[in-house]
Amino acid sequence: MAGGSRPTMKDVARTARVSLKTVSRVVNGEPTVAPDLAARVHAAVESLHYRPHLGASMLRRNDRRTRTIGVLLADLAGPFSAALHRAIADEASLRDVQVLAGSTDEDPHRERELTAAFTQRHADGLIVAPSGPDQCHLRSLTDIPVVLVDRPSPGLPADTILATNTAGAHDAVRHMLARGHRRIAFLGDHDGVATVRDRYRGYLTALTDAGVPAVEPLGWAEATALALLDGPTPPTAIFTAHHLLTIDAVRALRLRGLHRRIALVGFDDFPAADLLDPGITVVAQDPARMGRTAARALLERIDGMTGPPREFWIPTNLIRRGSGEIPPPVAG
Amino acid sequence: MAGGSRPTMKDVARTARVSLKTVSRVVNGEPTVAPDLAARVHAAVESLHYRPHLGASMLRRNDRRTRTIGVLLADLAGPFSAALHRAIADEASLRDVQVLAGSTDEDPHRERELTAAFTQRHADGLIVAPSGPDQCHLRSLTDIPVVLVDRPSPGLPADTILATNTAGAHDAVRHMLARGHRRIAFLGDHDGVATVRDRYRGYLTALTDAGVPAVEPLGWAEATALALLDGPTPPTAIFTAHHLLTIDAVRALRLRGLHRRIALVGFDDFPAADLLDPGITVVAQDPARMGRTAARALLERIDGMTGPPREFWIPTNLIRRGSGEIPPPVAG
DNA sequence: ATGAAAGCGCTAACAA
DNA sequence: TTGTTAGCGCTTTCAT
Repeated sequence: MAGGSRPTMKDVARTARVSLKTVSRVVNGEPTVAPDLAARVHAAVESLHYRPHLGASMLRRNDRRTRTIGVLLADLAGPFSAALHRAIADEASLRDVQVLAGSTDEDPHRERELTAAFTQRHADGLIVAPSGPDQCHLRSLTDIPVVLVDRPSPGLPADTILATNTAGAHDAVRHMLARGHRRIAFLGDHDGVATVRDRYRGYLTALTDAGVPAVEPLGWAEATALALLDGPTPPTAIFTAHHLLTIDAVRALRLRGLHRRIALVGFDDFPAADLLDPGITVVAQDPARMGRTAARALLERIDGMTGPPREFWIPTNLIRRGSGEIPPPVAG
Repeated sequence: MAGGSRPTMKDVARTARVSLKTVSRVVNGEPTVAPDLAARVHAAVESLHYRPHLGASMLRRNDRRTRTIGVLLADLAGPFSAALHRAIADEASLRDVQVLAGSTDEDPHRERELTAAFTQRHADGLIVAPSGPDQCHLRSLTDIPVVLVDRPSPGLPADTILATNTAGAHDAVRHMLARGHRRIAFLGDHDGVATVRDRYRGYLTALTDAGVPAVEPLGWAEATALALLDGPTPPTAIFTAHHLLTIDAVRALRLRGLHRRIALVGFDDFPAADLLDPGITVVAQDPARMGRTAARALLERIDGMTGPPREFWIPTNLIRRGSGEIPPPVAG
């Protein structure tokens, strides 16, 4: 717990009886060092447990890299953000880049604070799932590249990694239309975040393409799902816009004993979705791939790649587990 | 994407027409600056978008703090590690400390690599869920404090945050004994990680206290749970040592149509455990509290607290949801 | 092939 | 109250 201060290159140089610069050369793998000197340096490094000081080195170095990036996600404890974060950290670590991460809780103020904290630590770049519509504080970050993930920020000229939200929702709804459903409800705040708006678009166009009317979309809570079921003309199928709503819908359906009667497809996979009875059919995203893609894009930009902002679309995948395959009641 | 280099204190000083040291004083909130000068400095800071360089400052400062800590967990994408990580990051962020994190995947070699990466970046301290029995590379870290979380590392003199694994398992088994069960199986590798061994201890002592024989403990896979159910004298109740095994057990019970006949209590809560039918009774840990405790302990040590290693025991909580309350078959 | 000197952005110690 | 100088650990540049 206590413990001495770390040895510096100077200490190594004294121990190895060479100049400080020679130690620097050896540590950085420059080839122009005589083998015997290099051996002495290595021995001194070992015996003193010397570790180079990345901060001091970056301060003087021409490229100015901390080999550290910042990641801002909605909730690091949630399954989606956690999978994203892990993939980013793994991909970065392969290139000896480490990750600072924080949860924004969809709070733009928190996003600013974390951006400032990471910037002060000279992160080489940022991966952000934007909260709210206004990312002007990111626009003022002109010295490091930013990559957006999960959500776009219109007007911000940054590489963006997105799931195919609209197409995924379209698939889900078409899946239920193909089973004969005509009263399909959308559960989600279609005025909210961009991802949900995109999913609502997919829902609407699927219905429009089939010439079927939309059931008036509804809000967030379990009570709302219940209200939907208890209404005058309940739907025969439900599409939920994200996994929390899916779970709410499952609860509501159970409560009314309708979980085997009304079809349900949810956006986002969630743990144990296959353990429920019936298994929950979902439009799964691929957060691991999104994270890898984001990390690669950012590292490319950090390495100096120029050119216009890129868009990476990560496909979603409809996983049939039972709940989405429930047919509508026979005509009546 | 492109973009100029960041302004330095020198630039601010020139713009505000004061000395560099005056800027330093204002930026660091030292009170001994005349209001008019301070105002000029603030204006210059704003107009240049100046942000202090924490790395350069730490290099010169006496306390030598990067206000950054490192966190090594098994799997940042898993629910337990993710909750732990989020709690640590939140607690640290309150004190303006940020978190570097990585997944070890239980691989001691990976643990070493990450330790080296964080050390080179001069993390002020480390929070580690140790992989494997040998943490000698942590012992050689004499210059920064280390806190262990989730798992102990005997012989390493570090603060340790642990769930009450033994007591929690004891509770779970006693819960089923009280319902009349006598053939209670333990599912888990009792030779494996320390946490599982502790849970096995709790299982055994609960049985011993009740004068009941243990069912021979079994290994990891779903196949094993099935083998248990298909054996000559299947148990009337199962205790699983962690959430992956719990899910395996649920699958196996479903497959044999026994999920309403055989009692099940699992260690670790997991998402949607309450949505299953029956709901799964679990011994829940409190990873958020473990994370907060770990962060606080580490920050105290970083702030210079001395004294012998501390142990923090975070209580577990038996959550009754149905599966654990299934009675044994009436005597026969 | 090796080393000496300067300086990255900042703060400590001291001076004015 | 303000400014000057030195130097944190390292890499650069330039000399040898």
